[in-house]
Amino acid sequence: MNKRVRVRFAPSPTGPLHIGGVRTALYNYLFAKQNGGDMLLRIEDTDSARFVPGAEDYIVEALNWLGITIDEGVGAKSTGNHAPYRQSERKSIYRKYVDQLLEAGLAYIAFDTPVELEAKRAEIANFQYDAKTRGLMANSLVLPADEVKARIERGEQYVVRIKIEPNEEIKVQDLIRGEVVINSSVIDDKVLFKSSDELPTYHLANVVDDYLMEISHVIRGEEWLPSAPLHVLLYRYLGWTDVMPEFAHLPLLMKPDGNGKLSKRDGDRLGFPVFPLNWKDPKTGETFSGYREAGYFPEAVVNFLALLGWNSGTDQEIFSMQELIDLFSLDRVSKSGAKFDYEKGKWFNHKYLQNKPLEEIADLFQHILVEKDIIEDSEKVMKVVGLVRERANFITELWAQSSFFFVAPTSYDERTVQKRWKAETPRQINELIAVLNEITEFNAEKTEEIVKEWITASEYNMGGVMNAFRLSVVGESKGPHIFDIISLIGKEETIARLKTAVEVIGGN
RNA sequence: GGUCCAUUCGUCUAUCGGUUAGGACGCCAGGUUUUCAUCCUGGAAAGAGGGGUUCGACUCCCCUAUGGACUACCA
Repeated sequence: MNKRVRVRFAPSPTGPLHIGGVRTALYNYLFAKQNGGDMLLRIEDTDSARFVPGAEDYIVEALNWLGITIDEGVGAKSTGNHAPYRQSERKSIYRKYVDQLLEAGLAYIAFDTPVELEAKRAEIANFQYDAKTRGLMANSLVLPADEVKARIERGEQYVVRIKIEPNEEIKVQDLIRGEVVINSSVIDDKVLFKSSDELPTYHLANVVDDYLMEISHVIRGEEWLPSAPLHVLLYRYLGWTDVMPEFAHLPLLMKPDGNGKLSKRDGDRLGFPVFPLNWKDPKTGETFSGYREAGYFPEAVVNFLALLGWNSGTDQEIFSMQELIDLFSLDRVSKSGAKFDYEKGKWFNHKYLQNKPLEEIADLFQHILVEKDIIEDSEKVMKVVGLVRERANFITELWAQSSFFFVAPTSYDERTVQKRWKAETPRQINELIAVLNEITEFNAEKTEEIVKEWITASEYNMGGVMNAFRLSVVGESKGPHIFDIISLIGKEETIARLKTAVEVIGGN
């Protein structure tokens, strides 16, 4: 009786994949992998008017980057035996089911134009195309059969609407919310098919494809909950109730400020990405930032997103994809919408930055250095990264934390100069130069020992000398242990920087 | 307006009738670091309101309030 678990992520290519959509894809993936099932990617492009070039590639690339692998469908390695997986390419499939519904009297043809419908809505408050109003409209239920035929032959555009019987309590079993009951009277006679482009609408295409593709679980956003009863009805009308998939409606991702669901423009408005990858709108030229380009690790994004609406029931916060697959369960998905907490997202990335192997971080950082025309051997880069990574959240912040390892300061932070550069400082720095010059074994331990001995012996103020030393080498009051820095940049460079500081800042 | 869904610290959440209501992010304080961060320790911080049910409710039920989704020839 247990059928194979098959889930699908079914976005429409109307733009870049939103972070909420990414989470839906992730949950589908986790559920599929946990149950040894299949993850399909189907493109729902039944609205020819809203197609955006590049959106499909974007979706595939984003899922790829995140490590959400597709077993079947668009973007999968092998084609799969339910092809095609783009609804626009499945055009010929749907007509048959439309006719089946029409013949059974469960759907009907309607000629009302958008203009006429709009007029009706203006005329009747809360107008809904349903059992109460369809007798007033231009459809095959009221028009004589020969006129319907004539109109179609004349080439008049029409749509096919589902015929919903009023006053029935329709039950939807939801894996997250339990039983949801909706009275059929509040559902309107939804359009299932339009003659203008010979394409079904979402509702029909979705049900037909899920049936044909043997989908076992429909895991989608909560925005679909109100139309779930319609889908249940469609399964019944088509005679597929016994193989109807189970439903799970996920809570939505909300704006961090104010109210409403997270949307396209919130990200750049509030200073964080809401898309996985950068996106440039081909029509408007508008650009939106993505997590990848913002310097995030895909693992951190996955971890962060997984916990926005789901938890393991333990105190664990850091999960690998494999752990998520093992632990995920739909009944631990929360029911209410989650506000998007960008600060926590940064923290996740910080964690991954600390825990990843040094070689990997150094390798990534090398790319940034190369862009700045800095060529360094990987051994030094690795040492630098080891010293500064803990103060960064992103690879991209590593440069700001470590530039002084590669280039001498070109200016000195004014406030630090005021605070740390005293009248006696130039003399002390000159002495320091001489002390350092004598050291043959120029490593962190040795230099620290000798320098501190000299400061103590000279009865200088330890803090005074040390801070001026740092200012001269780094340019400001920041960075790792000063002796670690000088051992890496070397004796000559250290002395050169000290000399420059004395010259430039001078007597202040 | 109608329908549906939801409601624990500022945020993400644990708790599946009996807990000093726990953890994490963020925030604040102290400590470490003769810098800045990191890090460590500590702290402040929550059951929307009202009725029930029960020996006992954050937990179950009802009402109210609030938030959200949907209400297209879009998905």
